[in-house]
Amino acid sequence: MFQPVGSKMDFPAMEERILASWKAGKVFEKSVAQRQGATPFILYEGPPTANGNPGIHHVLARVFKDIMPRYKAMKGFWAPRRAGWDTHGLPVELEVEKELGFSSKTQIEAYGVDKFNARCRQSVFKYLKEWESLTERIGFWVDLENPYVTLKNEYIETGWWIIKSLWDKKLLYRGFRVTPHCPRCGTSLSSHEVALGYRDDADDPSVYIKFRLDLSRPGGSDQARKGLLSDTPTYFLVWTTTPWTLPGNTAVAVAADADYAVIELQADQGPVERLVLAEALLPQVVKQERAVVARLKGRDLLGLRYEPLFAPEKFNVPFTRLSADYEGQAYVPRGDRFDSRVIAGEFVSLTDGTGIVHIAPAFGEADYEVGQREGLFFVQPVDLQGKMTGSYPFAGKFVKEADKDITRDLSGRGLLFRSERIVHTYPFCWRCSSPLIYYAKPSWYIKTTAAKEALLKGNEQISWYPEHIKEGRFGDWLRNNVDWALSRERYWGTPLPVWRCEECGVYECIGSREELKAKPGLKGWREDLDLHRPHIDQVTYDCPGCKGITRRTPEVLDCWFDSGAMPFAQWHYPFLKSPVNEAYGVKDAQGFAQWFPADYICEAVDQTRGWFYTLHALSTLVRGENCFRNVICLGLILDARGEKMSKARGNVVDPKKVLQERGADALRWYMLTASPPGNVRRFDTNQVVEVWRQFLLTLWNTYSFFVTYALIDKYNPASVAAPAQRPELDRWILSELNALVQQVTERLDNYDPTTAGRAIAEFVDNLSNWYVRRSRRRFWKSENDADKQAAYATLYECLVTLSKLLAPFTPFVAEEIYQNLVRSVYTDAAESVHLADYPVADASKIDEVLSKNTRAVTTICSLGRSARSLAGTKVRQPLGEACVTIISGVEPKTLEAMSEQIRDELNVKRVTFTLDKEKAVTIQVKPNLPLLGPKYGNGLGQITDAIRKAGPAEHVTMATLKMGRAEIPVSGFVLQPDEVILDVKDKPGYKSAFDGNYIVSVTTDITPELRAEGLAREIVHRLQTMRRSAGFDIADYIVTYYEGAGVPEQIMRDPEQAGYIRQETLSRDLVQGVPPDAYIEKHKLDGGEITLGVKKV
RNA sequence: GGGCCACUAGCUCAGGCGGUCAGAGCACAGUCCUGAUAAGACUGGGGUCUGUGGUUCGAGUCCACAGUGGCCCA
Repeated sequence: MFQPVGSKMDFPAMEERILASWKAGKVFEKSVAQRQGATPFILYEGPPTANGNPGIHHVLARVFKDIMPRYKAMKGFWAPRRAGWDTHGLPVELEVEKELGFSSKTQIEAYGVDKFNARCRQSVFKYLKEWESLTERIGFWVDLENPYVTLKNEYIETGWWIIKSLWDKKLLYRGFRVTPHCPRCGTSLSSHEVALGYRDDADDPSVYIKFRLDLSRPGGSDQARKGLLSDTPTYFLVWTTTPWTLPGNTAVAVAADADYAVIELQADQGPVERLVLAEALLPQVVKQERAVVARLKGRDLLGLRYEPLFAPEKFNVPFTRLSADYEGQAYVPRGDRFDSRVIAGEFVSLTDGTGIVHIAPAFGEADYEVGQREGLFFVQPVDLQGKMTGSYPFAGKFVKEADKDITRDLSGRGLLFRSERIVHTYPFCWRCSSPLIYYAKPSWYIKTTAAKEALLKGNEQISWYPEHIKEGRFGDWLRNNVDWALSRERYWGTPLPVWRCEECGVYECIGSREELKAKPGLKGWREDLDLHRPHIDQVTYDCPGCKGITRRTPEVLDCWFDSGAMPFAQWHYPFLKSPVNEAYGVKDAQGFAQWFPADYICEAVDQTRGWFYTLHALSTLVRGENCFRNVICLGLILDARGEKMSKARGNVVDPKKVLQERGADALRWYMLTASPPGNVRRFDTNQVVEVWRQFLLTLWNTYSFFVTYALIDKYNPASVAAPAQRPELDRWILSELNALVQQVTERLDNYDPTTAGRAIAEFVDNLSNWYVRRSRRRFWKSENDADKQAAYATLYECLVTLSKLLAPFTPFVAEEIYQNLVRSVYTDAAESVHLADYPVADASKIDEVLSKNTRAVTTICSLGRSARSLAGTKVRQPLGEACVTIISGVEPKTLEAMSEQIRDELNVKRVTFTLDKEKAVTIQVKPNLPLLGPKYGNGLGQITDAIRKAGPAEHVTMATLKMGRAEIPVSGFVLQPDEVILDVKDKPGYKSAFDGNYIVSVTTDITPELRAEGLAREIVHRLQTMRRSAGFDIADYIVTYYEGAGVPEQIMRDPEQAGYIRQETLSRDLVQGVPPDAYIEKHKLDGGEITLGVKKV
């Protein structure tokens, strides 16, 4: 039989018990194994980095990850899931650097890459225990015993295989990339780090520079050449805030469609000169008197030459030429003279600057791109420490120092138009506060742009939740795809498997350990070699061509490559020789195919350009197909005040604390149902408490109610046949239950746990606050009749079905209820609710009319209570009649069958239904003068007269129209519903409340019989409270004693009322005279006083 | 600077295709009810549905622009 269940439950403690039972019974393993051979449902777990404590946002993701496979497993799918850990990357290195107090790469090199990487490896698993225990505690079922780990040799080898296959397809190349670079730390910064260091109060130069036009060389349209022809020196006017980049200038850009003015002026007592700039910017740039001598379109200027400010050959700085050809990279032009010219740029702004933009491909991403497209020269006058090179007068100076010298130098040569300062936003290194410089460096790329169409086409097949991500953020990202800069000049990561001959410079890509091993003249190799730096760097071999020594290029891979490679690398594909492959039976292509693609992945929205992208890109490039079908894309979590959670703000919520205090189910339910998953959400522990009280407690109390009475009546669902006939109330809740099953299934199939959960919450509310509330008597009455059996069977079915429906949402409480309600009576039932099948709706039990009528009944009861409250009678005092006036909505006849429920709920003797709106109330409408006045002015009198003179029937008609939000014709005018006010007046002896569909009126006359009954109920109430105070059990039989005078005492003797009192309070007898050993209380009642005593029999 | 998302009561959220949609829960106040309930019922205060224009007979709902916040990218 059932175990007794208290109304109070320590949820966290209960959950710990359940966790232990799952572990002991290997329930997760069984839930997967029992569906072996069924259609797979695959979740890919996006690997978190375990080098920090898991936060509340990780709980969000893990709960959403968990619910779908749990659901699918109960639906009969084979749903294995494997954990994974992301272990490489700059964040890990930074953490270790911080530990060691390092701030630059030279310090790492001096410390030893070997030791450094060993610490990285250690650091990554520092918090692994925390992660595992949190994962288990929240009930996220995933195989933590056999996770994939990105630092394993097998994982790295698959990475190599992928790189090699890209290399073979000519999708890997070495090119330049402009990156934010910290000159002091000597390293690139990731965009994330850059974002940390923006300052909006950076004080920088703002200078206008003149580039002298050189018409001796070709370029420009005929019209331009004609318009610019002059003996007066002519300059392109250019604006910059980084004078130090000017030695790197190799072009200026104009907007092709913009208008440019050629002006003549005399600046600061200098010679007369001509300047070219965008006409739109003329007023804000040139304040002094000037004359416009010509107007030209930007496109006319294209190709014009100008004199370089700092010709590189003059200052011993090499120059190369860029090329759009990826393979070619920059090359040293043979015998080419350095040259710079006017080009077109779509990025040219006409709101600030001069409309002519300084282009230095060495220092700007847009500059570099346009440089490639246009085949511009490339000059790098700055080294990686941020110092000017060459033989400039300012050589050897740090760039920001050089600014002044450069400005002075140009000013001396008459090439400075104006010099100011500007306060603007500029990035600084978040670690050392040095100004960052954007700097072109060699880097390895994956040519994702070559697969752009395929990526977009693949995206069409992916279902995104929320949907807007598909064409919005993700689609845009794909449409604006740029090649993936893959390499990092760092230490702790998957090493790039490219070797290069020191002699002839030939690159070779290695796709596996076997391939490397087979190389001629191999040195530094060991069978058990750790593939990380610096060990792999020791492996060299002889160049097949020139016999030179071939060494690995020093870069490691972007750690996003690791995670994106996960569909393949988790199985050591295509080698499939990792130890876990055996355990999982992934031994061949067929085994692998079971796990590819994923049906479902789920991460926060910041992964659109992260994991979602790298997964999609690698899968498309390697296999030409998608590797995931459905994505739930979660919003970010903010704190209760809407601020970002950060350690610095001290507003980080520790999930462990919430779990300890409120339990996993409460947290899960909150995460799943509180707000749409794609939205930004504010996290507040109070909301978790609210959810727990409102949902979990209600559910628990309903369950506890059932068990309490089932034990009293020894109800055993296994030993009695289900009742053939069930009362309307039962048919109603079963109808709701089946509709719920239908809805939940549909919504979960649609990856929408949130509205599915909300539907369950609504059902539980109905179950507790209508079904159980209305059925209480059926459970505690003493006859064990068919009606009681039906009530037990119905509530049992609801609770059992709920436990299964809830299993994926709140797996703990679902299990607890299931174990007690099902396992304790059906020995052959599934061992766990999570091994059971998900409920299937029985559509034949869904009765929409009944559902609608019950809603009507609840509304009527609500109005009735309101009416009672207006009448000022306590609910315990029975009243004669509730008169329900039906204005619209339902047929009175269909409701009559349910009047019993209303009668009981409102504590009235009689319920009558009527379409006669005038039975209990008089309805009148009144003109809404403040609205009608301004609108009708003089016509108002006519309207008010007409309304006043209207007969009762017409008032009812008008009132009906108003309630139906319809227009009301009044003597030629058409009034809006708001323009009349409803005036419902009670007829004598009635109190009423109404809404648009019903008026509920109760009679207020209390006859002596009613009064006696009311008093009897009052006495019952006092006795019940006394029973509780005396500590009696619900089922204890008692004897009730009384002493006193007046009406209360008469009630005790009234045979009818006494019978009622005995029955309600489980009193064998009502005895006059109170013995001292009874539990005794004195009560004031109806002006008299009565002493009551209770005693257990 | 660009893109995406959000903005409805003090808080968290509902409000398919524009027309009974201005709502729920919590919180607050009062009243009531209670032998399942840490609950529940009724009533009340509290909202120019971020703002401004537009489309429409009619706009939280559609469009444009602006504001604020968040994220992503420069």
